[in-house]
Amino acid sequence: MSAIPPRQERSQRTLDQLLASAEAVLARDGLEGATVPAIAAHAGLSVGSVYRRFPDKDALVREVCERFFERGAAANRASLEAARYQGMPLARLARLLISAMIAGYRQHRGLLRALHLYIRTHEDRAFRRRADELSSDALRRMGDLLLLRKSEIGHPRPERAVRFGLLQLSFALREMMLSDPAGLHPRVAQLLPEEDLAGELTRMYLGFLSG
Amino acid sequence: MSAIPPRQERSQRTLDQLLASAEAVLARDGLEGATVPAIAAHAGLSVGSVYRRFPDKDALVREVCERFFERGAAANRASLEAARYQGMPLARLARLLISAMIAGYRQHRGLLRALHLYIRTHEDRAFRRRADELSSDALRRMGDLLLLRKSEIGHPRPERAVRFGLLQLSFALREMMLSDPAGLHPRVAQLLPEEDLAGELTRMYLGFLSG
DNA sequence: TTCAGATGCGAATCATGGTTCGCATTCCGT
DNA sequence: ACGGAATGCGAACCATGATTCGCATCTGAA
Repeated sequence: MSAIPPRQERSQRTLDQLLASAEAVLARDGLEGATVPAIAAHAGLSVGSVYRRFPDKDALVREVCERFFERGAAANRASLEAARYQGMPLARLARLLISAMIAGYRQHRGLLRALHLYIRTHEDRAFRRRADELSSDALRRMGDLLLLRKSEIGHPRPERAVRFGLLQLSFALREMMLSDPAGLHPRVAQLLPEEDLAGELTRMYLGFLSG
Repeated sequence: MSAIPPRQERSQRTLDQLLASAEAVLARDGLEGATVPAIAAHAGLSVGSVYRRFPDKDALVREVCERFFERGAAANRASLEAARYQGMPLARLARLLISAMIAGYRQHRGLLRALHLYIRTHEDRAFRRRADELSSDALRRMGDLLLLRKSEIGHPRPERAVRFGLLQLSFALREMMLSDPAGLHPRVAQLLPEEDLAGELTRMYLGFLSG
């Protein structure tokens, strides 16, 4: 928590509003549109008030990252513990997980796009590392789940295959879903309809796992 | 060609020097390090001389893109026409092409990183489209080559599989090779040694093609 | 050789957006 | 209801980096 802790109740509201606005503006206008005045205005505040709470803009955006990925990780944890995933065959499980990944990207396109760009171009190595850590928690859990079906995996190195496959899948998906500000990358769109995406990616992933 | 055409011979040299320096500085210091003064200094020129040749910085960087991708496309064309690719079985061909892709990324890491960032964050849609066009020429040719072995492809829609597979491969590779300023993405590096990369990706691609 | 146009120079200017700071207002314990 | 701390305000300030422009020098055709 890099924000200066509020002492009065009203300022807690201010803080929440600020973070919510930062998120909203980042999602709506992208990284370059999210200036401090824009965020302050969206929150109904003045620039000065932003700096009353945060030492600088970087601290604010970091906090947005932190919260966003924390929320995502929590949602992911909760979802993966749902009973429906237990005892499901590998193929069905993989399909579900991949669909969920796509749905997540679609749901948070704007913000993900802005934050990924922010992280990637941030000069502080430690921050980049940490952000990567946070966002990869979900992949780790998915991998754990898939590895419970190790017997169905033909690849000579099942653990490596499961994790590397998920990683490369998520990388490709990131480019497909986030690189174009308008939506699905046009070159993907012209190759297949968006609803076929999960199917093809699952096919690829399973093909890889089966050896 | 967006540069103001030179009338005297010496200024052709200046132009070449400028483009070479822009490329060098972009590759060495990244997009944010490639300021106009930095580029001018590297070329042994003053800022004013840059603006004598280019209306603005954007025109200069676009020209660098144009040349770089044109060069890449030419190299790719030449390489794919080499006799060694003719009549090779699908698996071997795929492996060679993927290794070549990786080699290309490795060889031009710095510049590719800077240019991709520039393109992705450029507000001009048409320019993004064009850059994508240029850089995808190589993939199209690889796809054509692979499709000569259509009989070896089990996937129910061979053409779609070949092209979509290459596309998603190149997207993933872009993230793996370019997202970290230091080198191979750390999460990939901790999963497998770099020399195994081509093998695993080939395995995945072939698994996908075979259905 | 001459000179008009081309080239090169770099200090000054401009634009953008982050950050500061003195003042006004609000809160809350006494 | 008082008074000091906390909060909020926003015009002014500052840093960065792109761009301009008047001047000096060079080139090459006549």
